[in-house]
Amino acid sequence: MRAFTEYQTQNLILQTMKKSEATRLMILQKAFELIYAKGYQTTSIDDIIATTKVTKGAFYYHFKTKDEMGLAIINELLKPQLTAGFIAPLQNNENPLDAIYQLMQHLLLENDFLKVEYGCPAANFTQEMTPWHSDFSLALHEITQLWHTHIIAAIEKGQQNGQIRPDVNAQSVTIFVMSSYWGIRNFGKLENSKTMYIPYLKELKSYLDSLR
Amino acid sequence: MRAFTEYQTQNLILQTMKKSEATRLMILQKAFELIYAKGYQTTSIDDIIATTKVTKGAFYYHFKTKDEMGLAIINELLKPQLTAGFIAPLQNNENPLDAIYQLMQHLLLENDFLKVEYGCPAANFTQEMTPWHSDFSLALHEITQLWHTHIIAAIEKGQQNGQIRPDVNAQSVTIFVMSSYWGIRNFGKLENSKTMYIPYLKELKSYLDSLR
DNA sequence: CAAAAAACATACTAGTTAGTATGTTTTTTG
DNA sequence: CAAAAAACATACTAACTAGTATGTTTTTTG
Repeated sequence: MRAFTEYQTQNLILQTMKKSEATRLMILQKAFELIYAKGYQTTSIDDIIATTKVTKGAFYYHFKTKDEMGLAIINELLKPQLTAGFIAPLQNNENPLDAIYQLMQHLLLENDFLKVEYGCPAANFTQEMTPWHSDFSLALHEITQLWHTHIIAAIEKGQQNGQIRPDVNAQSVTIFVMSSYWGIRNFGKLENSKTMYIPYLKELKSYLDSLR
Repeated sequence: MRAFTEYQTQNLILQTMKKSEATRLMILQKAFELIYAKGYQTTSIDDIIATTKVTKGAFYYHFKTKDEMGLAIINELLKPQLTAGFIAPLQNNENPLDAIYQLMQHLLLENDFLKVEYGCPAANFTQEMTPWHSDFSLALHEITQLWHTHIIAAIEKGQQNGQIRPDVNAQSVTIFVMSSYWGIRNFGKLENSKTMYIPYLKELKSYLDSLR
């Protein structure tokens, strides 16, 4: 009987935590969608509570300020997405150059977390927040570094395996590749079309082949 | 006597037009600096009239709305800057690949219209405005196209001169180069440092050399 | 099951925003 | 030089903003 009560209590805590956590996560996800689509400044708390259908009290119970929510989006949504969608694919492939190309192709043409018309979430945040909010800079810098580190590692591994020329500078290549990715997403956003992605990928392939 | 009066009158008109035009231009320039530094949304009309020291009445005499001013910044400031700083340098150089490299180097390291911590003005506008303002998209698309067209032309000319391999796809290269430029500016903005520009330029050079 | 804490709900506020109404001054014109 | 138009100035407003004060309901705990 006592064991049952304990179990029951535990269960209740779990369920409660789950429900509260679920609300929090739901707010983060819907808020992200709004911000990804419209921008951070132009997405108001009222917008968020309208689409999430939580009240202002509930929102401010979960997040002290709007910026705290913004940071939570970066740390709790974008970071995991980066790990799963941008880094993991680099690891299980024989040839890092192929892996990089396939990753880019997937990110640009197939990934349905990312929308062409909205650009790159991290780049959007960078553009909008960096000038006046150092906490955001820091968080964004962190996830950027993370990607950076893993691309470099992949290239260096390729050099050790003799798949990439030894005179290639892994860091330069990484920065060049990352830049081109950010840029093409900006392009896609401006044109609101994936048209540019095709020639971009074509040239990326040529470039990567030149490193073999 | 009559001739003198006519001259005097003409002169007054000229001076007046000049003064009015000067005010308008001054507003545009100061507003651009603010927006370039802080973003469009976070720059209020009150900010602008405070730094320009024109009154609200004067501001709204020159611009019907804030967005009209934003478009004027793109069309009357960014567009000429693009022509002078991004396109003209491509034309007076023997080798287009050298011209492209030198242009990028100049834009990233020497141009003092552009600041590393603020990124690329056109990219900033694109990120912030494109989702919800088609007039801005159009204006930005126009200046992007302009740069695009001239880079392609330079590369094709290089191919005719035998300076660039004939199997190179001029459009793909252009998109790749433009993307990398936008991306590296985003990088610089995030890191608030030109550090990344050096390896970027190094790799850009390698890449461009591979097209010879 | 009572007390307490967690989770949510409602009504408000103080500040900011773009834009306007209504002036005055300066310049132009016949 | 008088009338009119251009250029600027001041005071306001209505809508929106993030955030708060003060609840109520739901859940947890001893």
